[in-house]
Order: sequence, then C-alpha cells, then structure tokens
Amino acid sequence: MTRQLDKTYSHKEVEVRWYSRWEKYFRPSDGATHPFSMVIPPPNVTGSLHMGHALNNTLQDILCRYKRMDGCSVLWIPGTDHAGIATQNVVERQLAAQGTDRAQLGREKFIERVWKWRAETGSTILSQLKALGVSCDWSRERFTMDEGLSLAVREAFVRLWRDGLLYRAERLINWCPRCKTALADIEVVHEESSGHLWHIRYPIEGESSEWLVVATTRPETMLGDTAVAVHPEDERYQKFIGRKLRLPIVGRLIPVIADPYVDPEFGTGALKITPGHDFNDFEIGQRHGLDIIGIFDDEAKIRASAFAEAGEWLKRYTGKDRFDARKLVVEDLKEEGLLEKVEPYGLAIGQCYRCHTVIEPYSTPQWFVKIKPLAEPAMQAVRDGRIKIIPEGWANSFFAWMENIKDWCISRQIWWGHQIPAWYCTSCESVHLRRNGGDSTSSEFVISPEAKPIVQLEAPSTCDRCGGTQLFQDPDVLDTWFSSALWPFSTLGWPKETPELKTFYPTAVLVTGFDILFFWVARMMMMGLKLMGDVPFRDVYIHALVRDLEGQKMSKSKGNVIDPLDVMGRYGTDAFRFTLAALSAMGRDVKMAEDRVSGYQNFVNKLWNASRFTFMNLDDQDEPLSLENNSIKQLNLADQWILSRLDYTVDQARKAIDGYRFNDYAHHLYQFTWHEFCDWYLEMSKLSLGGKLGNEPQKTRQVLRTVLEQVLLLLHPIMPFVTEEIWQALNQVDGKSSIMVQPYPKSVAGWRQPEVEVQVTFITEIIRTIRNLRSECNVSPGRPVEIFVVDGDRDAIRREQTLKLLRDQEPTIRSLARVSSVEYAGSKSRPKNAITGVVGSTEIFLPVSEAMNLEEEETRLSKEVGKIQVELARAQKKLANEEFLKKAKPEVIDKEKKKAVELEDKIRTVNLSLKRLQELQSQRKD
RNA sequence: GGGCGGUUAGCUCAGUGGGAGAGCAUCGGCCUUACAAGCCGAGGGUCACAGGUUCAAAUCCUGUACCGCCCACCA
Repeated sequence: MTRQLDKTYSHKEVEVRWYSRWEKYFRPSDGATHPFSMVIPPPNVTGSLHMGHALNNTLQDILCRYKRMDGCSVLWIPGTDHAGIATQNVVERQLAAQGTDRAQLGREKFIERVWKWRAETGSTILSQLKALGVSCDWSRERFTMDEGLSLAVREAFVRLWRDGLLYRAERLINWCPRCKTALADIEVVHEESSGHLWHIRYPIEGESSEWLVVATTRPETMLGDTAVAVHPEDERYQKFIGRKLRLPIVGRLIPVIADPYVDPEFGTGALKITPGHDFNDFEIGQRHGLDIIGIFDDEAKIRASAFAEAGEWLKRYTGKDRFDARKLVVEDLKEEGLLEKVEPYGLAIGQCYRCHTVIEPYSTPQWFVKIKPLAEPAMQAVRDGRIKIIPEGWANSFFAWMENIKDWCISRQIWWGHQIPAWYCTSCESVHLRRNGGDSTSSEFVISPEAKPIVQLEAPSTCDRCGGTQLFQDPDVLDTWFSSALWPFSTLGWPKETPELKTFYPTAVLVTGFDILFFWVARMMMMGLKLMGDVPFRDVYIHALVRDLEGQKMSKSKGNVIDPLDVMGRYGTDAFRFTLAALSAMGRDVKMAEDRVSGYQNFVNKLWNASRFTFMNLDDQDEPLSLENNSIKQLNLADQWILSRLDYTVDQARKAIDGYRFNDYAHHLYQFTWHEFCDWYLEMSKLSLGGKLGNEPQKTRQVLRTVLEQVLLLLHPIMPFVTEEIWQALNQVDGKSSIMVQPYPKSVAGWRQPEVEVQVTFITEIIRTIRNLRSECNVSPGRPVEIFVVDGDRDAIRREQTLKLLRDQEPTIRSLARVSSVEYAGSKSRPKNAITGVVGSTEIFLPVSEAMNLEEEETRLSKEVGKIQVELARAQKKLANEEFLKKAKPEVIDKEKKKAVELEDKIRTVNLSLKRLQELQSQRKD
C-alpha cells in the first residue's frame, strides 16, 4: 500500500470530507484535568457570516485546536443571540411586506411569528461557521432565549432587585421613534451631519419691539420651551434676568434665568431651555424647578395634549412629525418677523444604532441598573490583573468608560426579548396605573414610577400586599445585552450548580472585537463578578476590525463588503484562515486583500506538493523519529540542521500562540515550511535519499517523515482541512483517527544545535554566492561550472575546519549550485580570469564567460565597495569612541569589533575582484 | 472639546535601544523528474517632519503636520 495524494489540492472536495467526522472530538475530554474554556461571542440570529465573524472565530478556533492538541480538555460553547430590536425589525419588515403589522397581530401572535422565523433562518450563521471549520461543542449550543438562559435572566434580575441595584424612574431617556423603545446611552451613535443654527427672537413681555435672540439647531423644540437661560455674569443680559419672554407661536410666558452652564461665547449667549427634549436643558430645568413639557408622542409627532394654552396654531401642528414641525415653526417665525438669521452648522446627531433614526430625548418611566457598585469591582479586577486585557492599550479605554459610566437603562418597549419579571397589582396599585388614553403608545398601561412591582422568578398568583388576584406583568422586555452579559455562566447552566460550571468557569479567554468592549465585555465582567463572585474570563484578547483595502469599515451601504464564503469558495478555507491569522497583528486593523488570500493558497499548494514529494520517497516501514530525548549526531548535516530549525520553530510557534500573536505564529510557520523545509531541506535531501552521500537513505526518510508530520501538526490549528487530509494519507489511517487529537509538537532535547545551524548557513551562503555569480556571468542555469575556492582565514585551525566542511558538503554544493568541479586553491594562486564572491573568509572564483557584461559587474562591485565602506566607517567610528567603549555592553563591543574585522577583509577581497575585473576589461579591449 | 492609534520598499504591513524586514508587485534567467499556484537571481527605503535624551534612536521623550478611530450635553 503506498501513500498517495492527487496531483493538485482540491479544497472543495477535501473540506466537505472532514467536518462531520471531527464533531466527536469537539467535546471536552473526560476527566477534564486541564480545562480550557471559551464562549463564542454569540452572533445575532439575524446575521450571516461576515468578515468580522470569520476573523473572530478563526482566532478562537486556532486557540481551541492548539489547546486541545496540547492536552487540555477544551470546551468552546457556541450559540446565538436573540438580538431583540434587530430581530423584531426584521420580522416587522416581513409583516409590512405582507400588508400587516405587529399591532394587528398582537403580542402573543407576533412572538410566535418571530420564533417561527428563527426556526427557519436562525441557523444560517451556524452552518456558515461550520464551513469555516470551527470546533465548537455543538451539543451545547445555546440561544439567549432558550429556557435555561431565560431562567438565568430572571434569576439575575431578581437578585439585582433584592440587592437594591435595580430601580424604576421617569427621566429623559434616548428614544427611538421608529423602534418605539428606549435605548441605553451606548446604543446611540453620533454621526456628523450638516445642520443649521437658527437665531430666533423671543419678544420681551411688556416691550413692543425688544427681544432676546436665542440660537438653536432644533427650532421645533421651542414649542416646549419653559425658559431662556443666560450666563449669570453676562453683562449684556443682566437687565433681563428675571423678566418674562413671550414664546413665539405659542404665546406662553417664560422666564429668563441665569445658569452657569450657558456659554456666553456661543451663539447669542442666550439658550432656550426645553427640559422635555434635551438632556442639558433637563438638567438646567431640574436646577430651576422648570416645568417639563413633552411635546412629542412616542413617534416624535406633536402631541396636542401637551399644550395647556392651546391656540389656533395647534391644529396645524398636531400630528406633525419633528421635521415637518420644524418647517412649520420656521415658516411661522418668518411670518412674524422673528427669525433673525440662519447659519449653516455642523453637528453630531444621535441616531438609533439599529435603524439610524434620529434619537429623541423623551421622558418616560424606565428600569435602570445602578451601575457604580458593579463597575468598581470590574475595574478592580483589571487593575489587579485578575483580568488581563490584551493588547494592554485597550485597558485605558476600558477605564475611561467605566469611570464615567451612567446608570444603565435596561427596559425596552418592544416585544421580542425577555419580558421583565415584575408584576403589578391592579387592586392596590391602581392609583399608579393609568389606563392609556388619547395618544398612541405601545403599552396598555402607563405604569408610574411610584408603582411598587412584585419582582420574582415566576408569575405570582396573588398580590402579597392585598391578596388581589388581578396582576399583570410589566410589558417591557430587557435590553438584549442584559442576557448577553450573563453568557459566560448562563451557558454553563447557571443558576444551577452544574459540573460544567464548576469545571469551566471562569473561562480562559474571551476573543472579541473592540466594537463591543463596552456593550458586552464590560457588562460580562460586572455581572460575572456580581452573580458568580468571580471574573468571567482570565484574558480578554481584543482583535482588530476587518476593513476593506482603503481602510473603510465594510458595510452594505458602501458596497465594499467582501463575503467570506465567497473567498473561501475561491481560495479555500485554509488559505482564508491563514490570511486572517497572518494579518491579525495586535491592535491593528485588518485590511482584507484578496491577493494575500491567493498568496496563501499557494502556500497550501506548496505544503501539498512537499507532501507528495515526501510520499514518493517514503517506504511503509519508515517510522518517524522518536520524540524522546535522543541523539541525532549520527544523522547527516542537513538532517541535523532541519531538526534543529524545526525545534526552533516549535519554540517560536508556541511562544507566539501563547501570547496571542497570531501573525507571528503564521509567519514563523510559513517561513519554516516554505523557505527552510521546501527550498533548502528537500533539495538537500534528494542526494541523501538517492544514496549519493554514501549514507543510509532510510535515516533521511525518517527525518523527512518526522518533519512533515510536525509541520502538519503545527499548521493544523490554522489550516485544519489540508493538514488533516495529508495526515490521514501519511499515516494511512483512513479516517479512523484524526490529526485533531495528536499531541502538539514540543521542543525535543538535543535537536537544537546552533553550531550545526552556523555550518549549514555557511554552506547555503556559499551556494547562494555561486548562484549569484552564475547569474551575473550569464551562465545558463543548466550549464555546470567549475569553481575555485580559497580560504584566507589567518587562523590555520579555523581554515582547516572551513575547508573540511566544504569538502564534506561538496556534493550538496555541486548539486544545488550546479557545479561540476571544485578546486581548492592556495591563497597565493588565485585564478586570474574569474570573478569573485565572498562568504566570511572564503572566496569563490568563477571563471568568466564571454557572455558576461564586465561593465555592469564593475558598477555593481563599485557600489558594493561603497556600501561596505560606509558600514566600516560607522563601525570604526564607534570603536574609536571612548564613551562607546566605556558604556556599551561588552557583547555589543565584541560584535562591533568582529564586524569591523570582517568588513575590512571583505573590502580587501572585493577590491581585489574589482582590480581583476578591470584587468580583464583592458585585456578584452586588446 | 477630550482620549487613543497610525505615518517604515510601488502596494499591504511586521519590527519598540545596538548591523533596515516580510508578502505581493517589478526586472532578469529557468518547464532542474514535489510544485510554472513553481524554481533561481536582482533592484528598490535620509523608517512623516523638527527638536531632545543616550556612547548608540525606526525604536524612548517633546512638539508639528497629515490620516484614522473612540468618547463627549456647547445650544
């Protein structure tokens, strides 16, 4: 039975072969002595795989596969997030397309509908993740709305309530008039846009032609103004403080107040105060006891009931949305001659992060988490190193955010999500439960902040205060991020005390993008510490965002989205994964370039072909070398060398992956596999394999097999498919075992031999030099050449060692540099009709051919002399500097001295070659 | 307004105190029996700019310019 691989690697064919056979290895091993656990950042059920997911999950999979091979009991929990607002929006759009809406359906039917949608399409992203090759334990897949996690959410809510960390209050919150729900501060995105600054005259009461001019970007909110504020020390306005202004259009009288918040430099120095629709104004209003007038309803349309002093004007305004109202206000002001001027003005407008509708500050009762008592322990955990943020730079952002954190508004006025486990009694609480009339709002009741909720895990049957049986649940649902915050332990079974929770909490590492550092990571820390009494993860590895070639964030609207599945289909999943790893330098953006993927596809192909070469040469009896401490001195030089380099690579690879330096990991393996193993070792091994070194070819075959196998193991975490395919063929196991569960390479005592590396580097330099000379001499690659070697080392022993090494390695030099004969000349008898190359103290002479362009060569050599002179001068200057000799480290000085000597030698020999060349030139002319 | 990061070869980016690197692209030569998705060779950089610290700076400090990101309630 011989090992065989097809002539070309077909990723499409191979990739479908392995995933289902792997799944049994995705579960943690029994015993779980070295637990290593991670939770996937749950993608939204609405999502499909994008570059961000691909990067995030590739990095996680690399870690998991590495740790699993390295003997850990690995648990990687997958799952999805119910994504409240996003999902509700998707289903609502579907309903709209069918000419209906959620109000017509009613809450219960609507939620049914969402579940149905989720059952149909919610697993799309999971199958896409599988195509990427991720090794999650699918038997433990979770969904933030499944039964267990919903219980965890209620448990968390009840505990926070009992500990006094939850409260209801009516305040100005961020309201999305399209989603018709409150949003947390963090869910508002600020986008620069060009607007206007309107200067409006507010007539002073009792004066016929005097007014105060205010500047505003939102003229429509003037309908809800309850004051105008000026700076207390602003001399221009001293005389107006305390007087009344007549609010244009409405006619309401409002006071001029003094408040230090006002910047006299800005606009006119007079600020209109709308406590009902502006956060600053709200604060100022609180300080001065101003009325709060909510002029809008929940769709941000003018609400008639807001205006006590309704005039004729109100008919035209009622029901108009914010932007229409703005136009009307401006028109009306113009008509009354109260619009002084309009200036263009750039401002950052808050938008809903889900639908990009402009946010309206809106006063409603909401649930809040008292956040400071939770934030402090989380900061402490990062400060004292119980949680390590990698790269460290992000810790600054984390602290900055946590220090300024405000209470978290967690109630949402949507239907898809975890309904808040709070109930109200209609008997004893009736005074606080206003039946909603007039304006359209989504809930049947408006529950005043004074209402006393019954908070518990399950619905109560009777009121524990009055024994009433008419209870109803708070209609609001929780912020999706509330359930996400519990993810590291809710997925392990919390609040039940499961064995998994005991073994795998805290998780080892959380891998995520920085875009959800505050949304998610910080909140997991707070909730984990509060509810579990321990950090949710030891390390947080924050990776870059994937951008397009111009560095732009990929988005559908920009049309610059690259579909990972498309890339995987064209270049192969392994090539794609390798690209992501290679580009993911810490703290940087990843600019996705397709030519990189194509380049790494070539790498996959290279590995494939190196394997084919190996297979061609292996016999069935060729076992790999023992990986125990063993002597490899009996092997030939090339064999010893490749094992030494392999050992170095193993060491570097482990260091890189342990430090989350995925790009270093990829580059070390790329460098070793392609340039050392393929370019040099395979070429060198051909001699030995053919018995041309008078050796036992079997030893080399064993080395070949060993190195290929170790390379496959090292590469497997990044490139699972191709490595499995080759490993299966190499070991002829036909799917009965998997590379996934082989031990990850370890350093082997005795393999690393620096002196062997020095020797082989010398030989490869000699070969390079000869190739270089051939190329300059225009000797065709196929034509063998004769060379002369002179070693000019002044130390006789060293000279003999060098010459012995050259003689020993002569077959290799002859083969790799196409040399027909090597002549060892004495230093006195340097050949005349030749050009020279120098490696250390060794000079290589190649007889010149007619074809050679001597002038080009002369230019090149002169240039080289110049370069060496510059370097030499620098070294000599350093060595002449007393300060340098006094203060520099001894090894640096030694190195510099050695360098100077080498450069002197080199410049002498290059000058000699130059001289010879010039002689040749004059000969040619004759 | 505050904070963070970037500026290194034509392009994309590594490199954080002691001789400027990689991949791709370019140029020249090769179908050498694993691989033309390949092999061999070559060219190419005052490491943004200006100061400073140091025996020594791409690397540390200060400032400037440009680019990017995050946070923020100046209407």
